[in-house]
Amino acid sequence: MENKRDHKLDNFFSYSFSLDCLIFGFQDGKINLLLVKRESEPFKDQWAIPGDLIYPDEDLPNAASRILKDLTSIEGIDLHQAQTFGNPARHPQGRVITSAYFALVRMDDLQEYARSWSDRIQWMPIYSIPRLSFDHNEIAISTFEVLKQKLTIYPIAFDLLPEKFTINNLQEIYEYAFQQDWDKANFRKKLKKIPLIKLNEKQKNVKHRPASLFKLDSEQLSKMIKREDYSFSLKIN
Amino acid sequence: MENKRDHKLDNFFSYSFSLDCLIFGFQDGKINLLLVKRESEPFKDQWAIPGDLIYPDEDLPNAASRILKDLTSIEGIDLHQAQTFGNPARHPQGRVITSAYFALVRMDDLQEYARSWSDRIQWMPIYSIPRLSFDHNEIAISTFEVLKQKLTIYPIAFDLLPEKFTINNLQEIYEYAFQQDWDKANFRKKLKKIPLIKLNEKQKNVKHRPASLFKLDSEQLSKMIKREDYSFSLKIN
DNA sequence: CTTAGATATTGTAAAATATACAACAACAAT
DNA sequence: ATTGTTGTTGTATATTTTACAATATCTAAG
Repeated sequence: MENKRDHKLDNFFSYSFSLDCLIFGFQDGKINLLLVKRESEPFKDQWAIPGDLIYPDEDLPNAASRILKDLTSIEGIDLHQAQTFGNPARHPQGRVITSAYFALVRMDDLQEYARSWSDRIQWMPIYSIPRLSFDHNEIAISTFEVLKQKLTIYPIAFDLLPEKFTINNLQEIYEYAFQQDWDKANFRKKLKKIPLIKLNEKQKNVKHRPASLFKLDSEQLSKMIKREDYSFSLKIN
Repeated sequence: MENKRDHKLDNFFSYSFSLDCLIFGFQDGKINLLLVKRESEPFKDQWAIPGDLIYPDEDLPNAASRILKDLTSIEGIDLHQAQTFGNPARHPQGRVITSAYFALVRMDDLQEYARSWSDRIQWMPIYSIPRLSFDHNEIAISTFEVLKQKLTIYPIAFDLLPEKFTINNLQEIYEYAFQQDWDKANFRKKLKKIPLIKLNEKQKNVKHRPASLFKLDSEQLSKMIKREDYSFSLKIN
């Protein structure tokens, strides 16, 4: 097998490895994907998923963190590997294999940032993504599927929410992700296994009964995960 | 970002992309992984997961199929992408990023093949994998986790079984995968949603009541999947 | 031929979960 | 105070899961 090697490595783009970082945020009932406008060819001035080539001494998770940090200044959050794409035709200038990672961020933390770059970056609801550069539409769809899968198994939806949130905020994430409604009273019961702390604080500026704010009891959650006596599974349907 | 490029591509091993193909088979109540003895350095004569460099004009699924076929002559079965590994130190001779794919095969179909190559290949139960070359232990563990995950959602366990099987065969796959026992009577009920055809045939050469043989109604299953009125979820615990 | 040993298969009651929806609570606006 | 709106709790019912009894069907031993 090994004698079949016939790779052309004479120029940079003949064979390269990149990483795309899909940054998801939640606002106004919608899950959004952060897109950047490309500054160079190919696909100059078109929307794309932020990414970069992997550095020679860099592990994949490091590259993902770096790309996230360079773009948003966010550090120290979980990054999840999704699929890897290697179609020989996916990059017009040569063979670029790319791994998709995704991060779930709190959009509130990025308001100021978003304004300052408003002409080069854009949040787009995941169900309204425009045509993107390269095969980035395929990557977006595939990665969102991975995200949805993880949402049913792990309590990662909290990463999209501010520290203090209402039960309904959480429900909106699931309803938007799965394009499906749940009964409010019953959705609440699905959360019984997740350690939530009910705060002595309420939602403000709403013109109806304000909802209680909760926060995730992360310590308790880690303990439960460590003990393996935890299993969240959100049954869809 | 793009001006930070400083990749050394002067020799083949400075930056390369490979694919490892994890072939799982089921026999005697155990899920096995197919290992090959390396024929060249590094790790010459040590066990490894079969893999190869990706060809320049080859998509990832193609490379996975090729590796599977070269090794086993098996064609036309599903291949599943698992995780991609890119630690800069994972290959002693240079930077090799690798994607793991896995396939579920019928070991019966490979008996003859396995004998003819018996000194260079080996089936090892997934819970008894010896020390492997490179970071292949990590890859094996990670990929088996992906497999387990898929086992809870998709009816892929059938790919490991001969066309005709008993309910107990199926149960053994799950029990070995999750290292956990199920009540036989109840396990049977979990399968209600899967379209199985009960054959007029029974298990032979057993010294007790022989079990009925079943086969998967693949046509019906595809229809159900197409209609999206299908959801298999095997609750662990 | 009969019986013991083993596992297969079906059935069923009890327990646990999920669902539908009623009832009430707490706020803003009028 | 009243209405509108959504939050929250409670509860009866339906559904699913679990535990386990009962019976079936084979081999092997006597």
